[in-house]
Amino acid sequence: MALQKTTPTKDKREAIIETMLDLVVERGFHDAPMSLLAKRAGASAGVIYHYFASKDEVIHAVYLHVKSLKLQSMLENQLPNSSFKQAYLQMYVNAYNFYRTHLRETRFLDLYENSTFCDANPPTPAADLQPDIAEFMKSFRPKSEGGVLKNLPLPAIYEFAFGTARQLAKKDLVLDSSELKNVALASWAAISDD
Amino acid sequence: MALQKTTPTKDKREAIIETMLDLVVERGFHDAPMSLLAKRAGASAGVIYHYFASKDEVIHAVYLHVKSLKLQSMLENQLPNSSFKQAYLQMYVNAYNFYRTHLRETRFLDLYENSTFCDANPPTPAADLQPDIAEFMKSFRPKSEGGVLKNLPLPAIYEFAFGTARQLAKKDLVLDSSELKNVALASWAAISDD
Amino acid sequence: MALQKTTPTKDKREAIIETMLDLVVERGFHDAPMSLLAKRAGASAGVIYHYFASKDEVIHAVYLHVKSLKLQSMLENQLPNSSFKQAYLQMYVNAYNFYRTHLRETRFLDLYENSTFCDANPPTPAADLQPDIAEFMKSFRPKSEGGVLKNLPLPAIYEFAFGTARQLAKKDLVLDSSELKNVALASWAAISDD
Amino acid sequence: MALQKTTPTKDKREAIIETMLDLVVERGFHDAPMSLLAKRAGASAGVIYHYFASKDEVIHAVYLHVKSLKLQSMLENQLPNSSFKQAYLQMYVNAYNFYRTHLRETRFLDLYENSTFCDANPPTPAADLQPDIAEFMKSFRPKSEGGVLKNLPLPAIYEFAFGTARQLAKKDLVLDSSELKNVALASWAAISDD
DNA sequence: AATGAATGAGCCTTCATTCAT
DNA sequence: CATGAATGAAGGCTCATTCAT
Repeated sequence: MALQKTTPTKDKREAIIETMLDLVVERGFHDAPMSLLAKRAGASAGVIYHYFASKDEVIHAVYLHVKSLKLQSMLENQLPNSSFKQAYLQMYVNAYNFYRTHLRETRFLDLYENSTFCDANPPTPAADLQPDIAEFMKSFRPKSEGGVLKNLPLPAIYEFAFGTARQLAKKDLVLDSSELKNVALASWAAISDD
Repeated sequence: MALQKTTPTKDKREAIIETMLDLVVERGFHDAPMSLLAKRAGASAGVIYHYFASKDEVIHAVYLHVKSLKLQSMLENQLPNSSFKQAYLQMYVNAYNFYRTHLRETRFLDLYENSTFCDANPPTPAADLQPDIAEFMKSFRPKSEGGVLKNLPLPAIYEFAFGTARQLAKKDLVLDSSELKNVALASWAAISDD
Repeated sequence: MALQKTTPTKDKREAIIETMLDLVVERGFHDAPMSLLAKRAGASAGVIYHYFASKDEVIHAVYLHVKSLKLQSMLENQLPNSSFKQAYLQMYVNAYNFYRTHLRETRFLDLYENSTFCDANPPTPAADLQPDIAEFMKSFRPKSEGGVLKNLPLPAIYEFAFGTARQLAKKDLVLDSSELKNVALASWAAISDD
Repeated sequence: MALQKTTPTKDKREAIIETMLDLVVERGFHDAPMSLLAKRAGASAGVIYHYFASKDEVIHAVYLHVKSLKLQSMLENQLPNSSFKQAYLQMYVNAYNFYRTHLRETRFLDLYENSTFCDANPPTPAADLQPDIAEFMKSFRPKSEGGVLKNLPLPAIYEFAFGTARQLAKKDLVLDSSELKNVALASWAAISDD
């Protein structure tokens, strides 16, 4: 009996986050009223403020939730002894697939990062990363900084890499795995001499 | 006499557009009230509705204005008999420079394109372009479609091309012309086999 | 025609102030909702914010209004060449009468001065006074400070003087002019040796 | 055993009362939410309603608490065979000292008595007093009513007496014992011919 | 007794838009 | 063309109170 309930409190908190995600994606931040959030999440207008201090906090919580989901996806399917290039290509594919299969979340990220919400806390790329890929990140730099990539500014490298994966995933077309592999290789061609 | 006429009316219309651009960039769409727009544009709340049917229309007009500015910039400094690669690299540089020197406008584009405003009229790449570069565009395609580029999906090509120019221009770092050239070449490496 | 209208705008502003005075006195600051203020003042909820920045500002305006009324009353019926004592007694009577006939305003003052509203701007007695009575005020001090009154702390003098007039005016009983004169004399006995 | 019992329950009740006193003084009646009261009193939002029927009841209880404290103070330091004047002056000093050393409580009284809370039950002066001073009160009246004081309306007498003590105690200045004695004498001059 | 999540009415304020002048 | 007072629906948020546990 006791087992069955995953903490009713956590459930409500998550329902609110999940509902806000939907709402924001469907209608934008400013057309996502707390009243509607409440109704759709099956809560009263008041309780939300039991879990979150303000609308902004709810939105921030959605962001944290999405970011964590994303990070998790990025690290999937890595073979233990793969080369750096292999690891990179796999990660590119992961990124694309995550964005592709989480259009709601991706759309939210776009909205959030283009809003005035996160002007204070810019998502440091490094902060996004877990120890697991610390080693990967060491190589993921221009040669001039001890990495293995072309001597391009780091932001440029990021852009040719995961930036393009994200932009592409949002397009209407769906890449099959062969096309995706080509795109990943094109991205590799942009950032690496090998 | 007739010449002189254009001014007062056009000026006010333009003042409104320009002011809305500022406002939106500074504060976001939903913190850009018509009342403030009026005050800053030196107009009354009422007159704005003589020039535009609604707030949305003002914003749409800003978008058109910015898009036209951008297109103009893209075509600069093209030498008459340059190779396709040369033309491409120049255009990449143009794009970067436009975004770089029009951060306000670029920010507006980001906001606009990420808003629920233009969900109906997605900016078709082709629609952006003027006859001048019709010929350029013929080559700017995968070989499989009669162009000269890698066999990648067109949106992917766009993304590796101008998409990256735009993303990079928004970063804090400013590329000097040598770095920029390298980046343009990296982009070329992504999309072309040559 | 034009003569008849005392500026419709001023009228509405004043209607709002007057209505807020009523409301606050009847129900207290926190049971005087803007919605009710609007309804009773014959305005929409929105316009009030055309005239005042916030509820607090409305209340502040009421205070200024009341303070000005009060000052005016204090200076009435002063004979040109009366002695200081005569002037004082008249002023005491004026104060009593003002408070007595402006119970609404007096009640408002009590509420306002006991609220957290004016914690910042404590009504300096001196600031309340106009040049007219500058000379009177010179004498209205303890001898030790160049005045003609007992050597009591100034606030004590104020309290025995106008403080008591105000407190008394709020009581249920109404003093007739002979009783009032006695009270004024009692107050004089408290502050003066003559 | 029975003795020990009083503690836990009474303590919580008192903690609530004491905390509400603080809260109201710090923030006013309407910025003293039950939720905050609960937190600061170390109770849950719910239990408060086991001890009090409503927020208003809590506030009423605070008032009763403060009034009882005050009465106790008023009667201190009375010498057995002192004259009426001596007794009066001592009481004046007591009053001043109570208010002076209980600014929190005094502030609460001001707020309470100026609120819409107690419009029904105005604190009858007589009701404030205990048998101990019944005799004192017999003399504390105008001659015309069998007392020993000036023929002034009773409320006027009260006002010149303890009213001024209270007002003065709230001022920033602190009277030393000699100044305080002078003030008490000034008050005596206002109400007595002797 | 005690907890604290839940309710929901109501508050202050904003703002796109209209319209008499 | 221009003004700016006026509207009124909505929005975010608070808080006294209740009630299942």
